[in-house]
Amino acid sequence: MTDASSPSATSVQAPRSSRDKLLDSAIACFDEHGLTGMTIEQIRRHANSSVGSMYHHFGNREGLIAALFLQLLDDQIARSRAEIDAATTPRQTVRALVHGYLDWVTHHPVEARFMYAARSEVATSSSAGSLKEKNKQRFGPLLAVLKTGVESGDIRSLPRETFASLLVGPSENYCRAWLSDRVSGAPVDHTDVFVEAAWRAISTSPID
Amino acid sequence: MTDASSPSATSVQAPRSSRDKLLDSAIACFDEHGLTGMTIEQIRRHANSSVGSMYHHFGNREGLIAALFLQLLDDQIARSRAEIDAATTPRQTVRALVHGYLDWVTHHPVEARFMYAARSEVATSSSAGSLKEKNKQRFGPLLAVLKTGVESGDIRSLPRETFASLLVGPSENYCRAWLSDRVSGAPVDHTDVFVEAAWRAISTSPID
DNA sequence: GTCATATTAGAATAATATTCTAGAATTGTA
DNA sequence: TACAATTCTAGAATATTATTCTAATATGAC
Repeated sequence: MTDASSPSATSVQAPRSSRDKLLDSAIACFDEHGLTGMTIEQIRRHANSSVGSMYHHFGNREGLIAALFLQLLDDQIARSRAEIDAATTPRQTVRALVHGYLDWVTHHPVEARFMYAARSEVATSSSAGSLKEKNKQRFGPLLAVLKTGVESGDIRSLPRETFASLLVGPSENYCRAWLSDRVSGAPVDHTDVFVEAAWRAISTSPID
Repeated sequence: MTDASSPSATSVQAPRSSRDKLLDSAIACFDEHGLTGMTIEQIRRHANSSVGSMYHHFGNREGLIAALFLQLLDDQIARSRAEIDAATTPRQTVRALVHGYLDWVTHHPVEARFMYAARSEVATSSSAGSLKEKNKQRFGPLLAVLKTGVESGDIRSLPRETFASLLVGPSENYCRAWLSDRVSGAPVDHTDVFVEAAWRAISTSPID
């Protein structure tokens, strides 16, 4: 497991908080039993904690799942941020976005599986607002870059609300398939294919 | 509600079986309470049935969810089949596939939301095999058409396992966003955008 | 009609989530 | 340091929900 499986980036020696131990345990129990199969009791025992502590930190089961989901989403965004910020051209930005996504899922398969399984639940929970915010945070700067591209004639003028789907849709679909064993090649190994597809979808001159 | 929300295509007057009433009730309860929130007791009451009947037909909660999922998947496949079979060129086939998907989700939003919510659970259940089979059934003929396209030079030679993602990934991503109220335009209204993107992704001459 | 099988019913049980009260640890403040 | 306020932990008690079980009822084959 990479270090990203510990929810918060603590130093090597720092004892993780009880809250973080519970989140770590939730991922472990999810991996073993699935989202529906994992129980409060399993998580509590794995973390050497108590149900009281659990409910103190997260309110209820849904709150635990939402907290874990949002923390992983933060990690996912943070890890591709440097790459995206370093990009100067629209094409580089697209590559950074797609590669960042494929790379994160490839190296955090359990976390990614959890996120796909929990997303629709989080989207209808009381944390739905935070989710929307983070999505804006993720795609906001990108949409700005694309807007200038549209003005300069490099990027096609398309319905704004379809851009994100055109860019990451194929990657997301492939990652889900990979995590369900429907395909075997690691997502990141198809970076060129998915970057090219994203570029073709939005570029005015798809074959440079 | 369209007629497709009744799981089996019975005639107008035919009294639905107890099994079908339970499946209908499950969709209704899902719509009201979400996948995690819907309970056996709610479904049973809505269907005027009993828990015994429930467990007789489906074994357990997971079995009910899987049965409903697979039945909806059948409906989804069946409804785009005519359009796909009628297509003669690769481009027409791609359009039929993408349009069929967008159209079904647009007109069966509750069913589609259920499928997205339940998919990862079904994929790890004992019905995972049936799911894989139906997916092959769906994309098998299509991959054959594409193969001839590759041989004739019209379709790019790409890793086989990425084709499905390139074709339906953006559509699926957009449909999820629509069902979560992150975008407002009905999926089917963006048919041209997503067909064009799919074609650009796989065609050797994307701008005809 | 009668047997075998499929289906339904609902009470009883088991598994699980959640609440609640008390106590321990921690933090802020004088 | 002392002390109060607050946060955190513990785990028994409770509530909710899924599942099992036994018996009764319908359905279909012969």
